[in-house]
Amino acid sequence: MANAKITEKDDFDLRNFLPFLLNQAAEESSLEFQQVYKNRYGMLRTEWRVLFHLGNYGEMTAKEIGERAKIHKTKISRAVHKLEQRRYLTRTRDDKDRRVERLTLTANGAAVYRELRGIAEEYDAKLAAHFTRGEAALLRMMLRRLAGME
Amino acid sequence: MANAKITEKDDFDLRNFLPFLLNQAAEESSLEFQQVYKNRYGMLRTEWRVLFHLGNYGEMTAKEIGERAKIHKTKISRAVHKLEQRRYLTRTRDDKDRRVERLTLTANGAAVYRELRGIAEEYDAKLAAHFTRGEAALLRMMLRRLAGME
DNA sequence: GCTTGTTAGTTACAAAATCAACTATTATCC
DNA sequence: GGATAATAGTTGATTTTGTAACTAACAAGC
Repeated sequence: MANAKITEKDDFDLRNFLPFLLNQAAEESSLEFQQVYKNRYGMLRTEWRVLFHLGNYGEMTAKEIGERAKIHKTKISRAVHKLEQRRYLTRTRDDKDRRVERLTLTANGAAVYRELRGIAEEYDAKLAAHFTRGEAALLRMMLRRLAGME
Repeated sequence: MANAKITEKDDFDLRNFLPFLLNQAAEESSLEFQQVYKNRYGMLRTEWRVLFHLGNYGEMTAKEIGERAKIHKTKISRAVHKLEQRRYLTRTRDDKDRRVERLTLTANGAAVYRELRGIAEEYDAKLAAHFTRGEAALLRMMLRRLAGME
């Protein structure tokens, strides 16, 4: 492996750079789960995220989901449209404020959510098994802090 | 905030799901740095990654970069093309195996690398400052393990 | 109450990522 | 040594994302 250093003192190591590490870990740890919602349900990442938000937190608006998960409103819009087509969710106009749409899972959508949630739980346990209980708890805490989810 | 639970026993919380947390943290912690290489140098994510690999590890082939950073070869190919156009790197055919191209940064590319590396170091320090030294070291270790970079 | 500004969500167009098929070169195996 | 398979990298077609402009509904100021 080539190893010519660009400058004399170069103690920087990409393999320690947090944004890079976080990306690699996120990528790697999403892959296996992605297979499931992609291959088994033909869903895109944003779609399962919307589904999980509705399943996990109950009725929400597109805007609320976007704020929590930091997803742009156009992505949400498209994901909601697709989930609606597949009869995973329904929209109802808010009568107080007719700009707003309240989103809720259908029985069908809720069933898919429950199935995926089960797989997610197993998968999360498998990832956490790389560490001690304490380490895993600390990891989650640190990630929440980095994500600004405190 | 709506909070109707879908099932009776629903102890799953999206905010603790590692793939989700990792993604959120990765996204959030890339944003600020992304502004720099994007706005100041007009580079895409894959482009700075290729640049950083060459700067950090010296001469490499497209394939090697792809393996290390888990980037698909078509993305690398296009990133290399663009970095070549901007005279940040040069390619030379390997005479032992004429399928292979050895990539190296130009003086110009190395200068840009050094500038970005400095910013990356500062930024990494800022992120790590959320934690104690020990915690930060543990975090990096855990991320490397999750990323399969052990 | 009417102009001006905001907000929720959609749509159109441009940019980028993905996937499959392709060229060129080297390795394998009979 | 010649057919077959594998590898490095590229290209084109399709899908997905990002950006900006848009509609529709509400809010505030006067």
